[in-house]
Amino acid sequence: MNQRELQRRQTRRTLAEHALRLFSTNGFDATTVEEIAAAAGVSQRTFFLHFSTKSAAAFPDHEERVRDFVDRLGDGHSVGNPLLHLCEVLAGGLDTSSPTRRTRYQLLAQVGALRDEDARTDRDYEVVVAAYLMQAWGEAAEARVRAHAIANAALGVCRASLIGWGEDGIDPREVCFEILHRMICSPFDAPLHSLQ
Amino acid sequence: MNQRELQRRQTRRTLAEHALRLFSTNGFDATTVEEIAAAAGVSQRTFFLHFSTKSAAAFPDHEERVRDFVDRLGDGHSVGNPLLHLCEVLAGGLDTSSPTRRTRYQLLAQVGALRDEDARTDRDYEVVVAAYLMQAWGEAAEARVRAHAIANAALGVCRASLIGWGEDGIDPREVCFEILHRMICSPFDAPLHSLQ
DNA sequence: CGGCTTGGTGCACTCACTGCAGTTAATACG
DNA sequence: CGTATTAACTGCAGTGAGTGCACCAAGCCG
Repeated sequence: MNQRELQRRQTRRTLAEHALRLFSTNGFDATTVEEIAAAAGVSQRTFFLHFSTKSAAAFPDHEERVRDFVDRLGDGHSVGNPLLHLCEVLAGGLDTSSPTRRTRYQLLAQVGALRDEDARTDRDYEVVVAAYLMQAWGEAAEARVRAHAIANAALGVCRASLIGWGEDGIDPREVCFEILHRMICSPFDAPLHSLQ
Repeated sequence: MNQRELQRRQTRRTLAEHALRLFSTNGFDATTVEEIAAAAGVSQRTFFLHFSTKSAAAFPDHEERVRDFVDRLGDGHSVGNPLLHLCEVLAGGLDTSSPTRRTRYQLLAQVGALRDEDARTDRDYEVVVAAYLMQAWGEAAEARVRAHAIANAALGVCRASLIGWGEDGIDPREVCFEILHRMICSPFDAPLHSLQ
């Protein structure tokens, strides 16, 4: 691990921490990027070197999580069904005892701009899941629509469960797994399991 | 109908028309609000009197559509199942031969900011549908999460179908109805039909 | 006609975000 | 070891979305 790389990650982490803190104490709208940067001891320009938008600083490990998701999609450990795997990673893999995570999802439940950001990042998962489904269903336009529809539905369930966690502290795992199973895995069982 | 009200609607319609035209000919990012306003013969400030964001001008009849949706939810004509009703209104009620609509959804499929806007507007439907489901399931936190999860899933299917229409011209109605039925109506049939 | 309402205007402002031309320090290389 | 290169960070000037406010002018209503 480089010293440069180390410094870079440190800066990014510090920015994300101060962003989350300021968002939750002063409110998202009342917090300026300038303030976050100042709190982290860097310039405002540097903030945008690490995060493309103000909202993105609330989800600092998104790219990493998507990468993990993709990596584990193919290996022997994960369930063949990518939708349950999605749920496992998004809701199940969540450390529900982490205060930072909790703060993040409480904010998500309250702030519109962060919901937008969340929906935006979900599209990365959508693309991956849809591509996975299309391995079985083919590349035809109609298959693509169906794959995206299913992926979108699954993400909708996960998203709602996570927001429910932020709002009321409902454990996202149970409800998410149960609904996904009833809604997607059972009705679409055969075509999905035939992928393995 | 007032003359004032008439003038107001006319201005709004003109703004929306020029917005859509400029977005699709010059690109969304390359179009400024200033340009749209100038093309419509009003000031930039007036644009924001009619639309809260630049993206919102691409979906000028959103509020009206949601109002229609809510109005029809309770009456005797609509199916008891609000999710199929959702699909009916969003995808089925779509005039697939209207060039303006087509342009709108082609743009939607291409421009990230418009997808964001679409996801944002979908939240209005989510709230209504979830509230409807909660009439049967109760107000408890867990019921709320389940209701929002189901509503979100249905919206995900509709959204993907509509984007598929924009991208490839696939008729959104068939795929949307079929998936929704298989995914939600059948597995959740009993609790939903007991509402009627 | 005279007061009130309301759609539209002009202006100044904030703030997110970008492009560019640096500086400094870590690193790679001869 | 000294030098060239790379890359994190900075400062600055700019664009453009969106807002608050005071204001006009034209429709509405008694």
